[in-house]
Amino acid sequence: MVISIKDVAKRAGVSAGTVSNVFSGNRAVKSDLVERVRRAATDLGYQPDRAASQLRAGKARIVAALVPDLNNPFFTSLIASIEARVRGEGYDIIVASSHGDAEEETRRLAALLGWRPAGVVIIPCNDDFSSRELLMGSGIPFVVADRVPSYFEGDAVTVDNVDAGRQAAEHLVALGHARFVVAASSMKLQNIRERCEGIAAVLAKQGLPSPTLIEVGLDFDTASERLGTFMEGEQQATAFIALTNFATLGILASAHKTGLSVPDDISVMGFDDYSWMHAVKPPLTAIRQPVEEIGRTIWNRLRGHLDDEGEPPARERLLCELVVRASTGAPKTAGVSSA
Amino acid sequence: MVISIKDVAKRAGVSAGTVSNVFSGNRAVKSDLVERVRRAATDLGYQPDRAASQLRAGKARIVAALVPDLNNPFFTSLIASIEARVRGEGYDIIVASSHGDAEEETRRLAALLGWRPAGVVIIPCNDDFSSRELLMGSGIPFVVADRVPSYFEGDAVTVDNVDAGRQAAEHLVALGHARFVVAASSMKLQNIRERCEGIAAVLAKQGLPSPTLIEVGLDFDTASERLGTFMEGEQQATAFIALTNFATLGILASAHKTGLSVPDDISVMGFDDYSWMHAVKPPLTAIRQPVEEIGRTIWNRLRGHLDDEGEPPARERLLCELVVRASTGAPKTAGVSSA
DNA sequence: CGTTTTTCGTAAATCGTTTTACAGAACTGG
DNA sequence: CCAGTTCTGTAAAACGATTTACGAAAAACG
Repeated sequence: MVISIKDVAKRAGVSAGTVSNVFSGNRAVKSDLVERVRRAATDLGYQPDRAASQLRAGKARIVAALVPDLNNPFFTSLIASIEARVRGEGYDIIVASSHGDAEEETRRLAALLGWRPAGVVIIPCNDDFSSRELLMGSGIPFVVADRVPSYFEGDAVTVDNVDAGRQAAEHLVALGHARFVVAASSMKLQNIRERCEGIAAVLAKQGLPSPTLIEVGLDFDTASERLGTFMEGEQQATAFIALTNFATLGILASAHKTGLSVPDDISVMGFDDYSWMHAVKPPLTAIRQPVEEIGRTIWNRLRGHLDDEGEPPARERLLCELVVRASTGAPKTAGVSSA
Repeated sequence: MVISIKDVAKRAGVSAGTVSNVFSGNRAVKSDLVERVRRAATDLGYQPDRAASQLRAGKARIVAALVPDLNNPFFTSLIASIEARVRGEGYDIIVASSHGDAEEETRRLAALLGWRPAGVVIIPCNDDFSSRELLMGSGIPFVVADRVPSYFEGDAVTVDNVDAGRQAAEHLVALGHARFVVAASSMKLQNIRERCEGIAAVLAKQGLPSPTLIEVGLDFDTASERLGTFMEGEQQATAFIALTNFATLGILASAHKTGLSVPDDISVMGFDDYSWMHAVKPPLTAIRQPVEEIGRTIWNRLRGHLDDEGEPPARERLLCELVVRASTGAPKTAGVSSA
């Protein structure tokens, strides 16, 4: 049923090796033979078997991506961005989700490594990054993205999280806010801690009280629940900063539930930038991660290791962009004099 | 560097075939040998090479997914749902995007078929489904999802789009709306036409004028632009129905831009159900597609063909669910007497 | 023109598994 | 205890591509 290289060779009246050379371009083949082979291949609908190809050649045109959650649009947009890069070069992407579980992460990674991919892109589910050893032991080039533990020394690309936090805080401070709430997913994550750090630095410098920190977890439901109970008690804060996209939703949902109006009662700063953010009312001010660029950078890093050019590992930090829309404004009740 | 089955065999003092049998469970192996092999394998960190395995065995534990856009959360949530199903059975998922282009769809499909996957899940980028021939010729089981051309007779799973349209229209008619606008991505898509059909049927039955149809394209920017220019002219319509998630955003964005308030001036019915829809104000009434169930059904369909049980092809149609929130209400200016 | 070099095709080896063919050991039942 | 059957191990073939070794033809050179 399925056509092999030998069928093509027979029909074109050449050897299998020649057919291989025509397709791989590995060695020159006279033009009339190329013609014959090409024709035979399209006639038969030949498509090289990639498993066989990779087994013999030892190199796979496949990159594995392992993320904590395929329902999180940030992760999938990253995958989309990587896919857009690699497709032109004949690579395919194999994806897996660790579902936020460290052991599953290791299991899935082991399975992915069975494909002997050319490279691996991984977003660990926590800072332990317990699958690290397995990954390093495999000798396969890999890039850690988004959640990079501080001790990690290999290739990694993230945004400049401290700066992201700083930009968010500075914008709100400039508007006159003094009482901050930070909605973080989990303080166990290095990127989240860095974003907090950036915010704290700005507030400290201005002599403002340090922000109230709320850990909202990694999905929408727990986020909006925890923020909801918080908001019902608290009256002072006027500036809310989300540190992940789910935190953004949580803040919004509980603000509405509590009857607080945005931006009149409170200002909210979202994280990541999605279409819905400028479709809703008020359109959301947010810190935008340069997803396209992150994907491009990951691929560049990976490719540097593919053609066994021994490129040294590097830590790339890309800048976020503050996009100001209407969910942030000057605090109305600035006169509670909280200092 | 990388450990092969022979290394394990040597260390365990057995033959390669025995190691294979231990891992595949294909033939019984005495327990003491199993023990020795297992130990040797973990000592060496052995992971079977899946390319070699699949080459010899002829069957791949891999399923290929080809979608029009990896940035569309509906498509990625479908992939997430499928991933959740197959991971337990040792399958991996390889993804690709056709970027909405029919020729690219065929090209990407050809590349994916090179992996000789156990099955293919495809969401065609249009009703021509020009990659169909290639797919059928390959002899690999496949399931078409979401966008299924009317003439297609193979395995397919979608929602009941006519019913979805009906549910949306009935809800709004019950609230008292008479003038409808439907924001459709493209009338070239069968699923969109069916949703329209469902809406039209309800309106016709009630003796209401047929809805104004606006094709908004497949991304957010063109959607909000076309709807914006429309809304500035039109005053009569009070009920807006979106037929895709981007259309939902387009309606919302242009309503805000035009200064129309939801649900006081107009009611809006969204499509698909995402977290942001209940985080925003007003929370959106929407037609929810059962993504989890769609994924499960796709996998069931596919699996029916894997173990060469010659299951006959089937067309599955799952029901959508109307989730009523606050973006729909009775029309204020019901007295324009439009009949 | 003779010699050396280059070009380009073929046959066969090879990658790491699974599977087949075979054989000795261990059961079975009478 | 013996013939027949079942277990369970090994050696070698096989999957479909790439790559190597080799040789014939062509090209280059003095």
